[in-house]
Amino acid sequence: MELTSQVAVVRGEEELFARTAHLFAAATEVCCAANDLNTWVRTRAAGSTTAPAPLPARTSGRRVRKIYRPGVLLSPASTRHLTEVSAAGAEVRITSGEINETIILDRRVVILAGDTAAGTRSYSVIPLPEVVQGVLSLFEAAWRGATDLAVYDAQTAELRQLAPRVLELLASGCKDETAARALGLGVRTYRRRVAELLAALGADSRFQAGVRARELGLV
Amino acid sequence: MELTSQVAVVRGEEELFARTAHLFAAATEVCCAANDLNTWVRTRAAGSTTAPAPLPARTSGRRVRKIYRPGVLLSPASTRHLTEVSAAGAEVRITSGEINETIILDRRVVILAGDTAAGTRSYSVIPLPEVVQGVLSLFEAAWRGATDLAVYDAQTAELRQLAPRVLELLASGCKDETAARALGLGVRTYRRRVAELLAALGADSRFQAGVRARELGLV
DNA sequence: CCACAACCGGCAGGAAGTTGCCAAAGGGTG
DNA sequence: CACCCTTTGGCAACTTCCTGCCGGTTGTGG
Repeated sequence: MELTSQVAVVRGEEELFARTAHLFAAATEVCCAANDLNTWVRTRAAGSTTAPAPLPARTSGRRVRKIYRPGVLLSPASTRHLTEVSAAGAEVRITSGEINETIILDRRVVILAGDTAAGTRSYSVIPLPEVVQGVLSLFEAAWRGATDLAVYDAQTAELRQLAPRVLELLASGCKDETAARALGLGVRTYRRRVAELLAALGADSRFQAGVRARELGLV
Repeated sequence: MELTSQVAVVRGEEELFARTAHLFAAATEVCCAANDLNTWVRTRAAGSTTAPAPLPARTSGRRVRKIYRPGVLLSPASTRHLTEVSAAGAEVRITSGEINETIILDRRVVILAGDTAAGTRSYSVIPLPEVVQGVLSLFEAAWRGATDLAVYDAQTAELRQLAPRVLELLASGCKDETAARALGLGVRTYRRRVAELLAALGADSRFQAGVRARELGLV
């Protein structure tokens, strides 16, 4: 794919990476927005399964900004991963607002994550300056309104500790009163924890929360 | 693994299949119970990606009985697959009761599906006659109380048609009244459909239904 | 020792969801 | 055309959940 005004639509992260690896390799400024760690797996894993590849550390003169939803902090594993990514030099923030999952390379190319069909996700690679500018504005706005990873993490630590048991009880289908007793909490407190989980998952209903929790691998 | 009184615990369907392929190849009677089509993928796919391998068709003197939960019939793809499996000679029934996911080979070996940890599921391979007998009794009881695939499918056809839209609306987090209007239904009728979906998914709460729907790939 | 902050849990009002009941409508059959 | 069956949808009673309020408890700092 040559870098022209054409828009390319590819299916699957393998193909996406095949087409854009050179852009990642050359990029000096990367912005990334994702709902969870499953998005952009290949682009993140390329080059190394443990380092935040393909993006080298900050000392190579590259600026990397990543923004996520609070749900990623409900899992100890993904929290640990993000902490490592941050320690490696990337700037990571958490936003409670909506995110359009996207990557912006050098303020010149935008990659938008689309729908999943038949288990394969589609991506649009767009070098159009107008589109890039618009998406970049949205990213910058989200970035400004987001909270640094470490700060948000401190606030979520206790919820994260309790989250597995609450989610397990929710997934068991039992009523709040039963679940509260199982945890040794009052119903009001249990419902407070549930409300916090729903907020972290960005869910407006319990059904939606169940879907999100499963997607994030929390249940 | 030799066929002795020892119990083997393996992790991952690849390893399970590696250890039991010879048993499957030689088996003349197979009983299989699963919550969805993701369980026993490898054992089902071995030999062919399209035929109900590794189990040859009925004409080879082998009897195959499979029992599933109603949730599998909410997806056109898995319904089509099960119809093909049934047409190929396997007996398929649907039960609204609980299932312990298991395979029984020649009434001599039981394979129990265990928990999933770190994305990998554990399986127990048990040749103990007492255990086999007990699990077989449970299977036979579930089999007797189950409904033939074709009969259950006929009852589920309309719900399956509507299911994607209802599940999409549930996953969007909107209220029942909003969702009902979006579908051109009365709230009572929409709630009737939702109740039927929860029953098909075997869920006692909407959160549980959300998790199950995501697991089944319905949202 | 006291003031203050944070959290818990009981209570309660309101919202949302669950399910039964029943009248109305539509379709099929004789 | 009459009858029967099925489904819909409105209504309502009830359950479950959501969230605010408030008193009590605990911990901390001055």
